[in-house]
Amino acid sequence: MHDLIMFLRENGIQATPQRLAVATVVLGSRTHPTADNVWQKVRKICPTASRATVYNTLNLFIEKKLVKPQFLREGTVVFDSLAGPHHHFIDEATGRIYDVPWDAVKVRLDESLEAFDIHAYQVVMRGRRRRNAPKN
Amino acid sequence: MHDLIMFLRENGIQATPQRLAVATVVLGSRTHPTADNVWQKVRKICPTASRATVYNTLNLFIEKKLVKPQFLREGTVVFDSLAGPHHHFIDEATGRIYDVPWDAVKVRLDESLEAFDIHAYQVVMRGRRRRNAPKN
DNA sequence: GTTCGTGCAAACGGTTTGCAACAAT
DNA sequence: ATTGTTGCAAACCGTTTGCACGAAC
Repeated sequence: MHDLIMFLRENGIQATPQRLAVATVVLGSRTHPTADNVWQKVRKICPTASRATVYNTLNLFIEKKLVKPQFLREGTVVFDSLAGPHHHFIDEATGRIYDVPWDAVKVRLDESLEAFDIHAYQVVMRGRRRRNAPKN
Repeated sequence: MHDLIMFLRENGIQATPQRLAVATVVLGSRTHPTADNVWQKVRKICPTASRATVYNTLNLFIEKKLVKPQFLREGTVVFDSLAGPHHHFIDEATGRIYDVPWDAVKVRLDESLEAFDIHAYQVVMRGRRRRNAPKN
């Protein structure tokens, strides 16, 4: 898409087929893919893309704040397609990670926390998703 | 200590010099050491302890619920000496992780979360610790 | 023609595993 | 004798890096 090229350019990123593929996969995804997940999908769109380029591109996107890395799992980083702050729920049975809307959790920080200058926070929940649960 | 041996035995763990060293280091620590941090300290107490044994022992302790692994950082797990639930604050400048008492943060979960059967949650905060901050 | 992006393979760092020696029961 | 524990080295897996080629300005 031409507007995707524009979008990248606006963020100081020169568009290339590989980067467009990574952007398509990672920006248009409600999931929380690992770098390798991204690579698997990217190769289908752009078979020449190497693992190194995918990693480099993801790091570039992090630097340019197009995606946010999350440390929610052992051993690997997952990428957040980033549309405003939100919380996370991790299904302990499947390992799947769900976004939880910001307003679904109310957090009140005690005064005792004045020792910390808190720039950001998130609630990380673990458990099991109920069987007949609605979308997301 | 004899009571430490007892404690391990109560948890179905056969005491050995290596395991006692790991227990001493990891259970009696307010910090959040990585496996390698633990190894460094353990070798001073028990020079024969190998890296593999420290890793194996830590995994054993996780399995027996004596410590809890936390995924708060890229690339490495840190271990929580585990005395009841609490939250975490990560100093973005130093990387240091601080325990935040459970009551210092009040969390109210919305009804919309009924889709999830939440077993546990924690708040992860990031920012900078203030210079003249009190203990912990 | 200099800069930037890429692919490949090698290197890297944290962690696990196979195996042979060794206690402990 | 069987079972469990250890040390070592090698394997492993996710990620980064060095380098030479190629495309873009």
